[in-house]
Amino acid sequence: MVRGKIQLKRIENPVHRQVTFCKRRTGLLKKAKELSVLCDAEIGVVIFSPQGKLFELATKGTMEGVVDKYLKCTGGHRGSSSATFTSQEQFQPPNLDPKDEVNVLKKEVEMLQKGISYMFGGGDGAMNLEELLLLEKHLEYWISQIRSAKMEIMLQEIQSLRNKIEENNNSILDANFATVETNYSYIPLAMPSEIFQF
Amino acid sequence: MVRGKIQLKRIENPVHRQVTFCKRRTGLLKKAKELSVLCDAEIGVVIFSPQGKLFELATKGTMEGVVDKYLKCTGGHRGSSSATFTSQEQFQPPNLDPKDEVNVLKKEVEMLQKGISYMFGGGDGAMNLEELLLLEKHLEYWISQIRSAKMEIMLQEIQSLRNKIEENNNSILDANFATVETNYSYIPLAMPSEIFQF
DNA sequence: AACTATTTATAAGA
DNA sequence: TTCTTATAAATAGTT
Repeated sequence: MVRGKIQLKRIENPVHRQVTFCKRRTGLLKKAKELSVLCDAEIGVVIFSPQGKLFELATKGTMEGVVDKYLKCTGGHRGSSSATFTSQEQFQPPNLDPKDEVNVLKKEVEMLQKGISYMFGGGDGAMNLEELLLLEKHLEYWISQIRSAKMEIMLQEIQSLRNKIEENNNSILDANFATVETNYSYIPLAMPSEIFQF
Repeated sequence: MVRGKIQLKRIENPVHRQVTFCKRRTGLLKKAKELSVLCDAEIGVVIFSPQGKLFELATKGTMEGVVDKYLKCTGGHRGSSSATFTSQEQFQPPNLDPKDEVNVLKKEVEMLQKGISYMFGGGDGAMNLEELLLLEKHLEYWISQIRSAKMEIMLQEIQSLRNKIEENNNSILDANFATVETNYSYIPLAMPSEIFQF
């Protein structure tokens, strides 16, 4: 249990420190991800353990993208981080002719697509049968992941709708509480879950 | 007060989103600072608001230092690419207003970036339903392209094998011309095209 | 921005 | 390591 407020200083006991590092690292990355999703922000987090082990999270695109964007934003030079996937809308010269912007973005899409094929399939130029099969396998796996994610989102949405209905029913109940003698909470609660059962 | 669990998805109300961004951003940076002090870790956090405004924290030294260390740790990497299967604008309605096209492409870029981090980062960059559907469509298109390419290669291979067999038969025929009465070339040639039909 | 009812994170113990 | 649980800390909705 949390016995007392934490002292904000280095934990001396190495075991405690390691355990805390693990727990809080998880917590931090979770918070970062939540912030990114809730508020549509792009976030990069880099954590080096005292032993120099790297933990990282980039909530949109890649860490290379975040680094590039950061350097551009702060005017840091020495060229880009030479990442494969760099993008960025916010830092293109403003007031670009839409026509040009379309071309820039098309290039960007093409680069991302090439990057994906390259990373999955490997080498340059035409792919052989073996590479194609591997790439196909990867993509099929990817699709399956996406379908799971879709399902997850839809289930969440359904759950949230269910909750809303439940709340509505409860507030109706509350409103009539004084005049009603029996506790009917079962009745409205049962309906939605049956309606949405599948 | 916190009335109900949060739904982990983009807050649609811009005012709520902005307020939450501010609160949680503060919270995230605080957590990062605490983790760094308690566990003696070096941490860099970079946050871009949806408007592209930068917020950052480097808990030891500078962000520059964190970036250098990060690049050293991951080793710069990934030369640029050129692969066979890069698709293109198959998913845009033709003759779109450039303005709209920009938006479509921006969505596409974001989708691909998220998709990549999703695939390689193990599902960290959360995607919304729309993005998932778009990515799924892309992947399905890519897979169909790959299957065409596979088919092409296999048909070529089959043709080349057929030719070889034919040559063999011809040479056998030549060699035995005097002693053989029937020509069997049909039998071996017929089978593969049936087996590989699909 | 301040207030709180709740949820969420987590320190210590098992 | 993982689970449990008491408590601290964060924060969503309200004012």
